This record gives sequence, C-alpha cells and structure tokens, in this order.
Amino acid sequence: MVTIAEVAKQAGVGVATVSRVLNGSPAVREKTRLRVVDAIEELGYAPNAAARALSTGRSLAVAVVAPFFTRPSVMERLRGVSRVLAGAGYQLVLFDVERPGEEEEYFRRLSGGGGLDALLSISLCPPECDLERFAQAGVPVVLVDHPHASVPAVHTDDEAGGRLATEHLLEHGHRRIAFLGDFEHNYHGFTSSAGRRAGYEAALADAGIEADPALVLRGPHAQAAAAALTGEVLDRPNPPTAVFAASDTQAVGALEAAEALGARVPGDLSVVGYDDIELARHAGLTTVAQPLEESGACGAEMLLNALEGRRIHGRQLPVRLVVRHTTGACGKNRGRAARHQEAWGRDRPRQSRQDGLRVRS
Amino acid sequence: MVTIAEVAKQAGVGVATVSRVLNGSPAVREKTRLRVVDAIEELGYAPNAAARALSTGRSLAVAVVAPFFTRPSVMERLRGVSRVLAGAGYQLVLFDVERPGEEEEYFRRLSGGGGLDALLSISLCPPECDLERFAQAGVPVVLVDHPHASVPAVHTDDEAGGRLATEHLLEHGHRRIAFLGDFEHNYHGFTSSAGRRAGYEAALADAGIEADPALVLRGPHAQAAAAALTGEVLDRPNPPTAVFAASDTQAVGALEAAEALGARVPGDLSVVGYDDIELARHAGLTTVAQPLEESGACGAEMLLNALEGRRIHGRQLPVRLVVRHTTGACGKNRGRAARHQEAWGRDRPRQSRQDGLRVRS
DNA sequence: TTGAAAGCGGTACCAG
DNA sequence: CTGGTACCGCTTTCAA
Repeated sequence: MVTIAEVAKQAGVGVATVSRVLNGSPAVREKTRLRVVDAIEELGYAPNAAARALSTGRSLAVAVVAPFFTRPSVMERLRGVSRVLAGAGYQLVLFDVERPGEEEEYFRRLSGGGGLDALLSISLCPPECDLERFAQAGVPVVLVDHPHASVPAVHTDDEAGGRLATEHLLEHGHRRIAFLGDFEHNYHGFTSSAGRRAGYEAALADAGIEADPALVLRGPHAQAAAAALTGEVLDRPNPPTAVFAASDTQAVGALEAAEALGARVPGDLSVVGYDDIELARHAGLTTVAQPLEESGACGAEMLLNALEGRRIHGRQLPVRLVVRHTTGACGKNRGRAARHQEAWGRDRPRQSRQDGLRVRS
Repeated sequence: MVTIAEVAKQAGVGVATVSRVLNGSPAVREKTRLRVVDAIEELGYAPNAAARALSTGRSLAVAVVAPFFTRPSVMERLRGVSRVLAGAGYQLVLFDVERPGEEEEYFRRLSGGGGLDALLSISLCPPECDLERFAQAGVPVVLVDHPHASVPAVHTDDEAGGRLATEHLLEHGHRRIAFLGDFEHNYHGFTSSAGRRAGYEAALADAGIEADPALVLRGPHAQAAAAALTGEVLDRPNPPTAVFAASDTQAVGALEAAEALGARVPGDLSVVGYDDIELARHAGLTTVAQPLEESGACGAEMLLNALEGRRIHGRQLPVRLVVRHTTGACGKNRGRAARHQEAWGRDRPRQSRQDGLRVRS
C-alpha cells in the first residue's frame, strides 16, 4: 500500500504539499502541483480513508437506519437518500432493523463515535437518551417519516391523509368503514398508523357518524395478518362496506381476504391503502400517496446542510389521494361505472391460489 | 469525546490494558478487567472506529455495489447480504449503480484503499484492471449473480433456466416462442440475459425447431420497453404464441402489451418470466425461480470466510420452474383448465389505465 | 499481568 | 509557497 510519504519522496516535496494537492488547496505552485499529480499517478496512490477520518474527525459516511425489507415504502425512500448522498460524495452505511431490539442496539452502537458523521433514521426514532448523546457528540440526526418535536424531520400529515381516504369513502356513500392498521404500541414506535386512524375518526365525526370501535382493526404490519383481520370482520353479522388500511401492504391483505370470501371489490367492499408503493400501482389500489423518494432525498439534503454547519428545520411533504379501481359506490345504488369496476374485480387472480400450483426442478 | 486515555486514567491503568479489555484479551486479571469495565461504563466510552481502523488496517466494513433500484431482484439479494454481514458485526456500505459509468467510478474509488475490507458486487463485475488492484491490496471480492472464471462467485445456470422455461412452453405445444431480453452489449456488462437466450435456443434446437431470429427481442431492462417490443411483435402477421422473458420485470411488460392489444393470457399468449420476485407472485406469473436472498447470504458468507483468510470457491445455486397462471396450452385445443385460466386473464386490470384516473390534493 | 512507547497515514499549524 | 512536525486514538510489540 503506497502512502503519502512515498508520493512526497517521489515528487521531491514534503508530505504537507502532497496533502495540499490532495485537498485542492490553492496555495501550491502549478509546477509543483503537476509534479505531485504525476507522482500520484505513477505510484497509483490513493489516500487512506481511515487515516484521513482520524485526522479530520470526519469520515464522509452517514448511517441510515430503517426496517428496509419489511416496509417496501422504506426502499423507495432509500433511493432518494442514496442519490443525494452519493452526489455529495458521502458513503451510505446501511443498518437494517427488522426485529424489536435491533433498533436500540444500532442506535446505541452509533451514538458512541461510530465513525459516522451523521444519522438518518427512516420510519423510526432513536430513544431520547441516544438523541442526547448524538447531540453532545455533534452528530446531526434527521428523521424521515417520523415527526418529532425537537429533531428535524421530513414527514407528512398522517391525520390529513387519513381524512382524505375516509372522506373519499364517505363520498361514495359508505357508512360502515373499517380501519386496518398497526398495533399502536409497537416495538419500533411507529406512529403513522395511529395518526391515520385519528384522521379516519375525525372524518367520521365530521360526517356525523359514530365510530364503531369494533371496526378498528389492529395487528402486525404484514399482509397475512391484515388478511386475517379483514376476513374475520367480513364474517361478522354487520360487516363494513369499506376498509381504509394504514398501508398498501395491509390493503393488499384486505383484498386477499375479500377474494378468499368471494367478496367483490369494489362491488361488495371498497379498499383504500396508504403510501402508493409500486405494488399499489400494480394492484390497481386506490391509495393515499406521499412522495417517497423525495422524502428520502429531502432528508439527505437536510443532513448535508447540517453537516455544513447550517441550521436545519423539519419539513412537511404533501399527501394526495390516488383513485384507482378498488373503491366504488356503496350498496345497491351503483351506477354503470361501479358495475364496470366490479367486472374486473370479480375475476382477479386469487391471491391464495397464486403460489405453488405446480413446481418442478 | 472520551478517549481510551481518559478511561485508562479513570481506571488507574495503562491504555494498553484498556485496549486489551476492549478486545477481550484473556491476559488481564479479572479484578483489573472489572475496574476498566466500570470506568468505560462510567465515562460512556466508545472506541473510535477510524483510529481502530487505522491501527489494525481493518475497518469492519464491506462495500456492496449493485443496481439496487432498477433491478428488484437485487433488493432481495441484498436482504441476505445484510443479514449475514450484520450478524458478523460488519458494516454494509451501499453503492448504488444506475447509470453507465457510475459502476466503473465506484470500483475505481474502491480499488484504492477506500477503507473497506472487502467488496461484494451484485449482478455486475468490476473491470479486470480493478480486480487486479483489489487482489494486490488483499481486498477479497465476491460476485453475486455474475459467473466469473477467476473471481469467486455465487451464480445460477442461466442456460439451464432458459431451457427450463422454453421446454415448459414447448410441452404446452408452443412452437413460435419469442425471447424477450436485455441488450447483450449493455453498459453494465450483465450477461444473464444472454445465457438465458442460449438456453432458449438450445431447447428449441433440441425440439427440432428452427429459431426465428425475428422472435428474439432485445431492449433496455425496463417494463415499458418490454411492453413496446412485445406489442410490436404481436402486431406482426405471424405473431408468437408465447414469450419467454429474461426477467420478471420484462415479463410484466409483455403482459401489459398483451392486455393493451386485447390478447388473452394464457389463451392467446403464454408468458414466462425469470427471477420470481415478489411482483411475479402478485401477477400470477409463471417464472424461473432462483434463491435470491440465499444468493446474497451465500455471497456474504463467502466474503467473511475470505476475510478470515480461508480459501473460497464459487458456488452454483439451483433454478426451478414455478408454474402459475400465465402459461397454458397453445392454439385451439385447449382443455378446461386453460379456459378457466383464460377467464381470469381476460378481465385483469389494464395496466395502462391504472394510474391517474383521478387525483386530488 | 501490566505499562511505556512506537507506529498506522493522514492533516494542519507554524516557520521560513 | 513549502517543509517539518505535532497531533488524531487505538493496537501492539517489548520490557519489566
């Protein structure tokens, strides 16, 4: 491994000069600079990142913590993060958090001079004690998809999104609308589901409808669990005519349950999701969309600004309703459009039959 | 920031002893060890990663390079990589490669002491000159999803997969089978599409069918491009009755084209994909499956072994055909099963209509 | 079993 | 403009 000293000797200069050339200092005579550049080229020299980090105190790397693989929406946010960080020459160190406890584990490891310059947390939030350590250590923290009182965050108005979805269903005449979301005291401390539920309840209240607690379904954030909950509620005597799910993943679970029970979508059951991940587009799901990639990019930009020493502030991104094919008029009084939608809803592939029909070598 | 020296003073020992405790050296009297542990606890000390890396020459971080966001299958592989690396205490530094040139850029940056201990490249391969530098620098390299003569790689037999898919279509009586894949001289040097095409041609030859060059379609690796190519070929006088796509993404493009032209799947057109990503399960796509997450895990394990100084060897993973709903008998002589499949194929949601039906705030 | 001290490979201050 | 040199914080001999 060739070092800066060898380059200096080769070029017949001191190490300080080589360092200046490396860092683009203007205080180097052009002729000298060229000699150094030649030496670097000749020796195939590349600076040692660890040494530089130790000396400068900055590693040009940021930690990104998130449940990447259990939440598809997180991936799309990551894309924005990656693009912005790479553009600024920062390395992206990925910390995947799937199981309860891993989260704290990672934050703790990071909070002590982990060699990372900053922390971007997607969809979850470090515990207060770690936040304090980050602050003391001068490590900037930005939250994406998780509002916070004191930490700069990129977030959306979950309550507004919940209202948007629910009002859409109300406009189609639905009165018995179920909410399908996460456990609210979950291990990771996700709060978005709760916010969306609040919007749902507010919209119902505004419409003068008394919320039926039996229609508020909560479970693990997984398609299968969502399908089970939906199936159960559809089997009751007085089932809902619509479901608002706090995520597309759960909405697809609801579609699966409807399919399994022979309920037509949106004829017998309307379904609204949340996030507008790629799956939603593919499933033709009506959903509340938020700018996913942009949220990541925005968070990364905030982090870069913080690293430059600028003060940064949280930012709220807009949500909007994207109407596709899983919502329609309630009850019998449906128009032509509703019947059309029903037609394709009826014969959609059965989720439950899609796998393992036949498998060979 | 608290350093090892402060811990040493607090514990009344030398820094060397603290270092020994930190690294679990057995050569420390238990009583001393406890004093040190207490001091560490008390001061909230955490070792500086950069200093340690500089001193040991190992950063406990590996670079993972891949086109993460344009190839969904890569994400599933990443999951395996992440799991294994995290389990071994290694950091995962993500380098996303989307545009041509970025790839070389990253490899070049890494090949000169980037401070990373190893490199795992998914679906693409560093140029020879960089591989040499990695070898000289003692940086282990493992390729996932890209066979290589001299670099250890986790790969599958693309030709066998291509045969599997094509033979499945032949068994259903198809004779005019189109191949839909990537440009073979693509910027990133992906080779899997070419291998799968070779298997396709071999299967046709074995069946005594002369391959029609006009049925070999190649384009960018994108759903829209695949749809365009498929639409074009279906519009010709003597269209194929089946399409074998070199990826699920492209297969879904083919389905989209069939839909747009009113061709029933699998009644009028059978489609086979490749990879078995989540989208394939959702679309009910018949496809050639390979263990995606496992390939990543396997590659990461190989890398860890190499980092331990062990010799490692490439490994081949199996492929298998997963039959779902997009393939059926060719021509008129279809049985009941085929008609059934047709029924749901007919009314699937139109891809082209799924977006922007109505969008509001 | 422990401590002192020599690196690891840069950066940046201070002289010249 | 340039060179010498004191760190940065940890690991690892070497001696005690």
